[in-house]
Amino acid sequence: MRQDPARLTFEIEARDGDARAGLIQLAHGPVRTPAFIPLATKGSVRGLSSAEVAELGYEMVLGNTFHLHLSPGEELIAARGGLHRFMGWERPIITDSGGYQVFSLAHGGVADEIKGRRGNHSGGAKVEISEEGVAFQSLLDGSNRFIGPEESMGIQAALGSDIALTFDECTPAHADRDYTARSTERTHRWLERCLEWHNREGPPDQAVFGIVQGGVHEDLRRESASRTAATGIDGVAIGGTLGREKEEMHGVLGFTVPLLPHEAPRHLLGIGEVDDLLIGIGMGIDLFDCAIPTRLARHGTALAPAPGGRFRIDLTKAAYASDDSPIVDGCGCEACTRHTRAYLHYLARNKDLTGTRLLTLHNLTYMRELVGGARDAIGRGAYREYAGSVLGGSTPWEGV
RNA sequence: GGGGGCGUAGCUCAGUUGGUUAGAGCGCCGGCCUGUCACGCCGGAGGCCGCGGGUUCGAGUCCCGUCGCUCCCG
Repeated sequence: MRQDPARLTFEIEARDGDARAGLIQLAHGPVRTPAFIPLATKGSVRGLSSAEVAELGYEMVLGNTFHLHLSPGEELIAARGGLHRFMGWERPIITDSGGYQVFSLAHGGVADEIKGRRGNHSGGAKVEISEEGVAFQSLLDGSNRFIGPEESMGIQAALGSDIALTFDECTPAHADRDYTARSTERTHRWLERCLEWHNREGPPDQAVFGIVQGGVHEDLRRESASRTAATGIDGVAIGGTLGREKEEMHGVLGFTVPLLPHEAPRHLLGIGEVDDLLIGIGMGIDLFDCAIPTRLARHGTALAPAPGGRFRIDLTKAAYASDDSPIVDGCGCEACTRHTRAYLHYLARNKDLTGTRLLTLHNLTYMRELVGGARDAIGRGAYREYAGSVLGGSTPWEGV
């Protein structure tokens, strides 16, 4: 594993147990870790302006190759100076490769599929996965499309992201060991093709993260981790199914994270509930992205300590109709400093866009504080105490 | 005073030639959301079909009466 300073440097500034606090330098600036990365799938963090996301203190957002390719198209964005300029965001951007999204076409609800649950969407769109890549039908206009490793890297190059993710197949929970093994093998061949393309035609200042697959199988994860690391890639991400239940996910992470290179940034794809974040950080994950904080906000749910340890309160519940307290006492966000749960309940019930915005601001503020607190605690050598205090005394990443 | 229309779920309304436990949308209550097909998804409760009589094996549907609302003409 060697990093090219032109595209990425990563310095681990502090360690506390397996947890680390570090600094990633990218083409568009620094990202302090551990970090939560808000999703700007289609080129915006839904509900907020790029300036607002920066004001919240976020240093990187995640854009999506698949969505931006279908609309408005990478050529249009490239012609306007790339994704940063297009969306008015000067800081680093990581782009997901689109593998996960293409995969989701076949199954409808990816989250359900990945956990082995039945999706509640129509699903069943025409998707054919082959050695070359994935042929599918666009949701937007029904046109026939194809994305393979080279196409994905080409799109990400045109978008000009600071970090590109390699094209992978996200293995679902229901897949058996044999399928997962063959899929993971193919993902590795795709990884090689991604790197070949990128070395030849990619932007010199764009870093590339490989994705470790292998499902819930320790030997497959081990093989995948070592093959990914052997490419000398800039960073590694953990993808694929992590099991059906949280406990299983923690177990999979427990044996997967130690397999990852120690000197490179580690990204846990798609995970971002409050407890999962603290557990992941405790295990040594540096980067997280997740739809949950922003999506829950749009669905009327605020992140906050709550009974049951779920860290969310559904403000649409009647119980909050006359609740004059803030979402979180002491939270510095606009929703908490200026408004009551009663008002936010009313806005959420009415699907008012102002309510969506306020809850998005709150949830992203909550995540920033959570992760910022973790980073500070690691620096003090007090991560265990910090996570324990948030999680109500437990430190579930220990001993898994 | 005469004529017409309407009274079905909290609200706005569907209910075919009378035929099984009367439906929808919204609202209400509850569950869900982890590389965003997601300002979304799933589920539940809730109705002497204005009231009273008929006809019929069977009436929200047909007949009579009655009450209420509404429109038109005087």
